[in-house]
Amino acid sequence: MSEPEAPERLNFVEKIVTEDLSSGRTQQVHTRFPPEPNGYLHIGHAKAICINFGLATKFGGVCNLRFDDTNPAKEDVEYVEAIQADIRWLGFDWGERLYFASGWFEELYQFAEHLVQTGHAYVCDLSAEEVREYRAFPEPGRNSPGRERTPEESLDLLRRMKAGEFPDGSRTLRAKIDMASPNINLRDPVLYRIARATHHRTGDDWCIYPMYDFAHGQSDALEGITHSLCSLEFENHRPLYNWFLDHLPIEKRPQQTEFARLALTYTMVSKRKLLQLIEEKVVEGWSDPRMPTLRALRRRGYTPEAIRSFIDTIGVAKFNSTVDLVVLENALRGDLNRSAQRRMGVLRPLKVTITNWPEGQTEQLEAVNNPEDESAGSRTMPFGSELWIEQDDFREEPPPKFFRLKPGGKVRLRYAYVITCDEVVKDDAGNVTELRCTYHPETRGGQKPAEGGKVKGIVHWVNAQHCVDAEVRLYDHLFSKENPEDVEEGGHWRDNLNPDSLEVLGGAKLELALADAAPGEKFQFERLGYFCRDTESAGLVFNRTVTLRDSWAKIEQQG
RNA sequence: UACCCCGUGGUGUAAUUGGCAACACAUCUGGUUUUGGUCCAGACGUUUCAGGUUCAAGUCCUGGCGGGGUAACCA
Repeated sequence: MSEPEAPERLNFVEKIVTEDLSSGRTQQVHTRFPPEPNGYLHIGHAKAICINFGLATKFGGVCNLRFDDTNPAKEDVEYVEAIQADIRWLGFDWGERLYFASGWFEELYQFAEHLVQTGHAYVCDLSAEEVREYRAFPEPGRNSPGRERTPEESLDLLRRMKAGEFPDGSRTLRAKIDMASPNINLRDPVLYRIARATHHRTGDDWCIYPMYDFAHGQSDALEGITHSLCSLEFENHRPLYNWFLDHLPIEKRPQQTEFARLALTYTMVSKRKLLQLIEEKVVEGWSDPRMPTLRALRRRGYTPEAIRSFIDTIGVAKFNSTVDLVVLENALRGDLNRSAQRRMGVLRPLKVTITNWPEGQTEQLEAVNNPEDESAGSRTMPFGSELWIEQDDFREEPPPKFFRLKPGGKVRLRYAYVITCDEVVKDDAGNVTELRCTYHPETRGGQKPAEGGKVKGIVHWVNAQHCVDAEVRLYDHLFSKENPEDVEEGGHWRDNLNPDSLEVLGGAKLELALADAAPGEKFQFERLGYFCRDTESAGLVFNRTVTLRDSWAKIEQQG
């Protein structure tokens, strides 16, 4: 009776979870998204967010938001706030489960004492450089003199470190593991360093701070995380992650699994480099619509739905792949096509005069708001004798297959009449300044012209007497190379910047309905693309989110 | 250099765990259409290499080649 259902295609993380659930190893899935509050979230983080929250949802579990704030020198509350706003915008909710690694500082410190007391950690007096030398990688390393200290001596020193008796950088607490391990993370890793920095949450309560490795797995354990997902570069940390779990009195044992982070063509997410772009005024700031940050994508007009469906499409694996940016754009078009109302806007206006239109008359013509959504209804557009059409929609010398307007030719004005171009008016420089046309009254409502012949071209327009001026910002890739980091010898990634990533059009003519668009409101400008009203500008400014697919551009390019 | 991870169409992921290599995007062709949009139909094309085990290998074994990660008192 019912169709056999296609087997669900699980990614490798989902398979692990499925197994853990069916074996009883896991009762309820519990994940976490663990950003360091030292910058804004970008599209790469969106993958981690969707995977962690999505996995929990899919298997009936929960997901924590945990700030990995163990390095106060780099962190700030500003990012704590911004990150939460971005995650909410993406559509995820951590409920009451907001955590901070700094919230576990006391527990972590007790873990440290435990390690010292059980002979698994010691206070080391070596400088940072000396630690590196003693590790002697890849040769077997040498033991630090501190390694020989008794637990009592190390404990005393640790407590005095905590009490602030020693200067910054003078001592560290290290795990006693194996200085000859082929995995450098196991060569007596540093657990605590002395650093007098004011923490954005704990203030000056602490002058010693735990390292990532000593904080992360234990925070996972304390929060009851079952599946700790992170990116590939932490693979080598997993043995250490597990070593701590083995040597500490923890009840629930989390499991670390690594997956490949997202890489996108034409996109660079390096914080340091993006900051350079801002400082050099290549872009406006972290929310410049060309940036890969979530706030920039939001301002650009991206929807959370599109980003989520994109992440869903690209899958999860351990292979370091690069996803084509068009996949993201396509997800966006798919969402916006369903949800965005249609409007007409002329970006580069060319005047059209309808010479046989009754003087001073205006006619209201019905235009559908969204052909994909009947409930969106319709609106009317005023037609008259003075119109604007797109400069691109007229060619004095049309290339092959061009079926828009040409001298003596016909074109349909969308939702209005077919017109014939009778006369081309030019200025002294030879630029086309106006087209004088006649309209065909019988073609209203999609009828063919009385004189026969099919009119293939349809162009958008606005009434010059009833329109509003606006600024429209056309965005393109920030970089012209698929891989922005791909530079010739002696070159710089800056050379890969796309000089045309932003084009500002000051004199766009938009239909009146667009005059009171809300900031952030999204529309499809028919035949052009998706646009949204800018949220950070005073006047009437629209950002182009993404173009429509343009098969004509391809035809024309191929000549 | 040492250790770890990974190689499936142009791109990204699948393959009931050893049994006809599939899905999406891209590309090309055609159809529908008052958006050169959407939608629909079709075409294209693949297991990194060499051995081995097996009736049967993308899947298991050995070796090569290629790519990535790590080598912080950052995360």
